[in-house]
Amino acid sequence: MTETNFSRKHSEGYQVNHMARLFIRAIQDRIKPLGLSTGTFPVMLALWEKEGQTQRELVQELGVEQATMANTLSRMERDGLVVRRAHEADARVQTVWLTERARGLREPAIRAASEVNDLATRGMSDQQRAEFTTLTTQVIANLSEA
Amino acid sequence: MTETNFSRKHSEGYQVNHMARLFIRAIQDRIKPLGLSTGTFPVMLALWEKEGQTQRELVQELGVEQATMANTLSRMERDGLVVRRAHEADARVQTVWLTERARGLREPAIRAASEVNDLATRGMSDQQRAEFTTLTTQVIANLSEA
DNA sequence: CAATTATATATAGCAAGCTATTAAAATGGA
DNA sequence: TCCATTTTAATAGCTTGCTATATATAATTG
Repeated sequence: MTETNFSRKHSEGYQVNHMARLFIRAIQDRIKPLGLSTGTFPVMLALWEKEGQTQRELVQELGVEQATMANTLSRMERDGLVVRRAHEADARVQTVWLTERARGLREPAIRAASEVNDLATRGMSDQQRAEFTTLTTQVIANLSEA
Repeated sequence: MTETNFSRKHSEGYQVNHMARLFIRAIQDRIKPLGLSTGTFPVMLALWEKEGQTQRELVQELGVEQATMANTLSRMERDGLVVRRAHEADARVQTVWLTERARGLREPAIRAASEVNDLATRGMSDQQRAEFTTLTTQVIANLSEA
């Protein structure tokens, strides 16, 4: 009887949700002084990797909905992190570029994120940490295909 | 150099956030027909366990902020899932009770959540599934004390 | 017992996620 | 070529999370 035994504490969905909220709080604390947030950080990572991507490319890469990305980019533009430039060949498309200031945030932001990752996995062996990533990757794959 | 090697795909924080969004989508799909949502579900679980809890007790049990709980309870009251009754001894306190309809949702809601948990852990051995819970619990503990 | 402090809840306002809809531009077929 | 379809992005409106602040009631203390 999975149903009658069900408990919050042993439900993967509940645990993951709780864990994600704790991650968000910890990262937020550390990147807020840089003018970044948990919504903008993944976009920054994608753009530090490759600037000039289109909104559609960012959506596919980060796995959020198109409307979420549009809103996030608007806030980022408002806050001076990115600029949107018209695509030269397709008037529907906007390409996204970092501002000079945003380019400079890479090192401290990544340092902050690494710090949180280390804190989160404190007390784990390298093997356990690798196992956590492996299992997480599998859950993502399982839920993505459904 | 953790910093220069940093990649989204191998950052625990990023992975966990992504995984949590996928869980939310999967559970939402299945409990929406019941009139439930991912914000209300944990509250329902707590109340199915024990009715008449105060807002403060629910806050402590579920680990969300007080303001978040207040808003969630307001929506639940609006949607006919709970009623708030004055505490008999302390006029500051409201106790929270399920409606008849809400009591009847327990079985189908838990079935839906179990289904998502099974889907998420598909392809894992019992041992791996237990390991996932263990590691997740440790991350929650690590981030909670900080 | 009055005044301060502590506790419980509510409200304001923002971020970041979602679905659904709209608008504009590009593409493709008759 | 022109009309219908597809693609890209923006907007509206909702939930769920947060911080900061306000308000009301209890509790404590001088």
